[in-house]
Amino acid sequence: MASIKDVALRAGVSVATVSRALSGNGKVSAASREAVANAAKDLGYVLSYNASSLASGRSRNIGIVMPTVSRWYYANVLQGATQELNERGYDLTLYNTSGEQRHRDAVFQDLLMRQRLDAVITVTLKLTDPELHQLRSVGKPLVALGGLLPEVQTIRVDDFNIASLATEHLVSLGHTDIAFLGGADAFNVDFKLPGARLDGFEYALDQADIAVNPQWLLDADFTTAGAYQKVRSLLSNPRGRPTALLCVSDEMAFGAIMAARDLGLSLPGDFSVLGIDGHELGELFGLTTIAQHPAAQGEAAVARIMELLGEGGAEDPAQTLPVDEFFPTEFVLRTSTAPPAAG
Amino acid sequence: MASIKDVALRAGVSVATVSRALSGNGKVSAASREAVANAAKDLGYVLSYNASSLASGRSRNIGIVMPTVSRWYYANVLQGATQELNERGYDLTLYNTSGEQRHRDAVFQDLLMRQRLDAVITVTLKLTDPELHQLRSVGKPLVALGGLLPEVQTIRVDDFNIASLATEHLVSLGHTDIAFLGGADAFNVDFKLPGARLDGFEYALDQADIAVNPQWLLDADFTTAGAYQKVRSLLSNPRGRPTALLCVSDEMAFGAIMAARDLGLSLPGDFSVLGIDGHELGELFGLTTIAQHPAAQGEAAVARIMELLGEGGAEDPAQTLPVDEFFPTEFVLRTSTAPPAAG
DNA sequence: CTGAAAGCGCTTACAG
DNA sequence: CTGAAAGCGCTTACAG
Repeated sequence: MASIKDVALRAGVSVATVSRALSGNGKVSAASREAVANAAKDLGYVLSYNASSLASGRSRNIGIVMPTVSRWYYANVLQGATQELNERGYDLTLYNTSGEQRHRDAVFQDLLMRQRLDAVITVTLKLTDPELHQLRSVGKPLVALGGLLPEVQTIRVDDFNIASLATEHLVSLGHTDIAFLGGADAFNVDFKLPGARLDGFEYALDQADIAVNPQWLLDADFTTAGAYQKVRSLLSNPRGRPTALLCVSDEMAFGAIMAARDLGLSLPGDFSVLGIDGHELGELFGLTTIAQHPAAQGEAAVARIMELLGEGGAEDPAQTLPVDEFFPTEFVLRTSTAPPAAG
Repeated sequence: MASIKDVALRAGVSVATVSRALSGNGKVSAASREAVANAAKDLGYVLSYNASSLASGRSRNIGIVMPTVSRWYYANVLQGATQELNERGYDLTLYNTSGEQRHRDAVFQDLLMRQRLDAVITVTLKLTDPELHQLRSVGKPLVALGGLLPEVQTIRVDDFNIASLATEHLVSLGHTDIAFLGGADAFNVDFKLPGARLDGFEYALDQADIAVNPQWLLDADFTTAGAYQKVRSLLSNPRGRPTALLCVSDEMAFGAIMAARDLGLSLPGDFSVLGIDGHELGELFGLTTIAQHPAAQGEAAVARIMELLGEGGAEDPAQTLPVDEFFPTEFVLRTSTAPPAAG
């Protein structure tokens, strides 16, 4: 492997000049610049990030920590973040806290701390005080996606508002018998987003003077199959069933739709279903939903990080940047919601 | 940040001893070891990976390159790989080649080459000769998942065999009118796995003396929605339709099932559908499939890498390891396949 | 604009 | 078992 010395030798300049020419920092004459570029090319030179990082303290490497990667939301956040980062010549290092606690501890105590990162993005993780403290102690920029962390830059959707908007939609269609399917924590996704969404649901019903039927407040494990079971039971109750259902995720809404169909209900005539997410399968199911664009959230988190690192061109990031930002969502009307059948 | 010097000072030993005590390399007296451990703990010391890597040449960081992360297969491979890696105290650096060619070039020419990685795993990527050459030139272990690369350690499923087995299943149920839904390259997933699967399909039909109907050889874009459209058209042909369909992915099989249902066909009486993948939604759809356990594949790739790095305890990795391994798959019989309705 | 030199924080022969 | 020292490959004041 050619080192910077080899390049310097070949270009007939010092290593300092090579470093400046290649990095773009500092003044270099056009002639030197070209000689260096040629020499580097001839030798197939690529700089050592380790050496560069050690010397400069910057590593062009961002860490992202999430409780799992295989679920829709996380996979899409990651897709957006990694594209945006690679685009900018940054590496993305992925940490997965799923599984045992020991695992999570290892991530926070060791991996994250080894000073190989310029900044970290946490997704949907509620950090413990020691964890937060630890992260802060390294003094690297930190952005929390999908949940508020004290004194941390946050990007999240407005769960309360989303849920109340969704509920208003159902109310405006004429529904009064409305059920809610929240999510039970399957893994350690720590934020109680279903909580904020439930609040929004109840608020909207209250505003409309509609009583909440506690029997119709369900939760499932965020999976389609889990939702299917719950909704099948809900709809099979001989003492009556709701005419509409708000699910806190599209994947659960799919299960709800399948359950309703399997019971012979016609949708949306007999039963309206509303999701939250903007999952691509929603179109096929005709699912009305509120899209939250997770890939764009991943990109936004990266953009925020770049500003914090001073790559955005902002003067004084700490002053000019909002600390807690609501990421815009989008109401998508399709065919799974309609006025309740007369009678 | 406490450095190794601080620890040495506090423990009353040299930095060399601290390094040896903490890394476990070389002999250290029990007393020194304990003094070091205490000092490190007191100071909250964590070593700098950059410095360590620079000095030792090993970075405890594995790169993984894939064409996208948000699709089922990739997200699950990643889930398995990252868990396994974090478990072993390794970092995982993720590279996404999706999007523009420029993007992909950047990954191979720059990011991957910066010597921050001990090894790399490529998923489903068919590398160009220059890319392969470049990767080889860094002399790091390389494992290809999901597709054979010349002279590279490979882990993949036996696509031909999977497809012929699946086809035999349909044949053994008595089907003779069997369609095939392959996958058109949506993004640059370079291996023509649908090719090998199509071959297996045709082989099995040939063995059973069943003619292939070229009209029933379809492909879609690997999405549920794409498959839905294709299958809807297929089944609406007034001149006759197949009684069974083999889809090269479960997600496409879901679309096929939804299309058949929407046309009023009863499943599996009127129409049998078979998938390949082992997607968790398969259970809800009652989908018969061949499961390929992508998370386990990700773990296997990591395990292979570890052997190549000599962490597995193997004597002579180069000699003892297979170069091309078929990852085991599993036939999962559910309710989407049955004998064709009489007449 | 340029170079010599110190320094980033480790690891590892080497000598004891 | 232990330490002094060289070296990993860069970056960056500093002086010119």
